[in-house]
Amino acid sequence: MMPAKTRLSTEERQQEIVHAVLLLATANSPDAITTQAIAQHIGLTQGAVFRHFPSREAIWLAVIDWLEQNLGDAIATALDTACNPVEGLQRLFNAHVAFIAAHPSAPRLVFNEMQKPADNPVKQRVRGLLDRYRQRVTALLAQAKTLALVDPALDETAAATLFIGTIQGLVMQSLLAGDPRGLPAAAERLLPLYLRGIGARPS
Amino acid sequence: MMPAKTRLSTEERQQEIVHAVLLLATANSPDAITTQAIAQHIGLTQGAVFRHFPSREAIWLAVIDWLEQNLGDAIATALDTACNPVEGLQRLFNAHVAFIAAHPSAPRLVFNEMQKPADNPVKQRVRGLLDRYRQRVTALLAQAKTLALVDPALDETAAATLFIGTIQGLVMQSLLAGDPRGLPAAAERLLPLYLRGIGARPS
DNA sequence: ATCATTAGATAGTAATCAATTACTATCTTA
DNA sequence: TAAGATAGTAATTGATTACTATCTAATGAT
Repeated sequence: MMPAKTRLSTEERQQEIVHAVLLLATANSPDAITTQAIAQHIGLTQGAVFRHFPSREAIWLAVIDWLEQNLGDAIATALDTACNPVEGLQRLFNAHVAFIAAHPSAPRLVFNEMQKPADNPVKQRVRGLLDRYRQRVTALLAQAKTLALVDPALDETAAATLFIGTIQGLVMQSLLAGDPRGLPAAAERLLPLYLRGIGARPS
Repeated sequence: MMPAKTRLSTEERQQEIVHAVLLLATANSPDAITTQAIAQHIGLTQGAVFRHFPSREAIWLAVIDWLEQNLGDAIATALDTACNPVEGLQRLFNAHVAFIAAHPSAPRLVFNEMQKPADNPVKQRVRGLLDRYRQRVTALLAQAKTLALVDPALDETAAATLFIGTIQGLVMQSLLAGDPRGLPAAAERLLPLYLRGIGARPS
């Protein structure tokens, strides 16, 4: 797994550092992840980390970038294969849950940044990510409404909040269980409840 | 507000400390709340805090105790006035949201503790709190099912998860807005979606 | 009034953190 | 092959953390 003892380029080390954070965040609170722990995990000295990132904060911005990129990709491919908005919502839901199951630290990193004083650059980035996500869901719901696939009187803003909350409820349950492996199974049981909640026509 | 420069009893100082944590947690990540900040907030020196609590962890256990006590009271009075399980769920929902609006740091403290290595005593306490809450909701849903007030084929475990997730979605929205004041209004829009999701008979 | 109790102040400790320094080893390329 | 660029080390910095030892003085019971 870790044969490389040679010098690596800054780009490669940056990747390693980001992945180390994602991994370490599965066992530690994000704020408790030290540059020392990161360095140790990839086999460097603590000071060497700062050869590749100017500050600890820059590392976290890179981690959020990674999240936005990879979750965004997963979402995009999920939506591409859908032939109607409601099916898109279902695929989005499953893609999101699968992403969290594959990267359990992702929601932890997001939520952890959300509950901080406003002028944090990392938090601003996370807020933007969530905002775009919510708008995407809201747009899907609006489309579904115009196509009469859901309750014509649907409050799509509230429905988007519920969509995110449904996923968060799943995350909380996996935190309670201390194990994210049951997540996809639990998701299958939650989705029909959500769909009925928005008045989706049973297919 | 409190010009008292006199000495206070340990019991009073413990109360002050717990309330200081609850207040400070509205602006800071819980782990970032130092004993120095607590002391400063109640007008003591940092060392004096340890006259009233043996350790920082003991402070947090006291905070969780406060949460369990006060949220439990709010829940109990909400359920007492309900005349059927579904109405109980609605009152529970509103009581919970009102509690969070009044104490915005509460969900933050809970969620923050949930994402830590397992052998943390504070986390164990929080886990117990959430477990009892979930069971309470599940029991309400089961009652509603036997009374035919909801979908007779309802998956009440999943419905309990969705119940918690719905509230969490609201919390997340208030974090996005950076302001918990819109919470009760948003809650009113979410509850009907949830009730339809569990197949509650419209009253 | 007296005096034991104890809340609080003062002034520390050791540990840990992100970040920086001076320097070395390795790679690239002209 | 020499020279510049860059990845890495070792050691250290100053700030901050939870926690503690020692002293002072307010409180309350007698």
